[in-house]
Amino acid sequence: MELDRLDRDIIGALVEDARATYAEIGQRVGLSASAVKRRVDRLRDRGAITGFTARVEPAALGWTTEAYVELFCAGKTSPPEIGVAVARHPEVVSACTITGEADALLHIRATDVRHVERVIERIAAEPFVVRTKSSIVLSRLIDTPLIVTHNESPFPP
Amino acid sequence: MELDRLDRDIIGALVEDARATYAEIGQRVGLSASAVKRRVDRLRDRGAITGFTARVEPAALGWTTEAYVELFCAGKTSPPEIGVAVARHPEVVSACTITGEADALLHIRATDVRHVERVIERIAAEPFVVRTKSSIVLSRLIDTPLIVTHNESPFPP
DNA sequence: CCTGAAATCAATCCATA
DNA sequence: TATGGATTGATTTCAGG
Repeated sequence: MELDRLDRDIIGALVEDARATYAEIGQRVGLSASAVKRRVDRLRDRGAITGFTARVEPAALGWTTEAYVELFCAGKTSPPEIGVAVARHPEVVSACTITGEADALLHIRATDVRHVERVIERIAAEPFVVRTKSSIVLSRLIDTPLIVTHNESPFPP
Repeated sequence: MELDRLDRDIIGALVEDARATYAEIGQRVGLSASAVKRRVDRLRDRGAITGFTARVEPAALGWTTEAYVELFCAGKTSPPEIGVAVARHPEVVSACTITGEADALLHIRATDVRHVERVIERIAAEPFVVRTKSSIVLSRLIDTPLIVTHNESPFPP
């Protein structure tokens, strides 16, 4: 997948404001509106852009508490097995397998600490889970969606 | 901040597709386009919706490697101090202070494992950092932006 | 909250480099 | 292969009820 400078600029504009008009984006990157639309369509077809979403303040929806949970799993539990299991818990907003002692790291959002506790209990009850180690988030310092361009990027400006 | 059922349905529609037209959203939630726009404007004014962004495949931009880094800090390091320090490293896409042994948990995105190593070295060189403990992500299982409504939500359907 | 009208935008086609 | 401009239908935006 090859993205040139214009593609990355367009992505940057859409990351900042996904509801910007094609004309606005075009003015910013130096392209006509139709050329921008063509490139956006192509970026979606190629999977570079997977969709457009609203950035929501979780607290506004009642999700005031978040936690990270390390999962220690039984002998040979496969990543997909962990994935399908944790996906059944809607409070799990992010999950991945990792190197180190733990097998997986989950990020969960809940309404309060009691809710966090219930979610951890439910997850710990999964047959392949040996034990869990949780950390509740005290304060969020940074929450950036993604860096599109910067100095160490593989596609420098 | 009070959000009624309509507000939450509108947010849900925008989280799924931030470029949906007001008419489409209105058809889905049972409102006219202009009524939807008025509510969206109000949701933005009140800070429930903080913006609209493109969902981007990090690998398409060259960010093929991610890692979680636990930070163990010196005696009385304040959360803001950690925040401003890690914010200087653009590879840190998320950071928070947490309960448990570690003081903070960072999520970093990098171009490759070598790049991860350099970032960790830079962060470990921050004066207040005593030691770090890193886990490289092997495979991502789940990456949901946020759950808008579900059974355990504080605003049940 | 809805309707309706004017301004703006999206989507497409075609000519061009 | 990619762009810019023009056209048409849809959408946004704001007035008034």
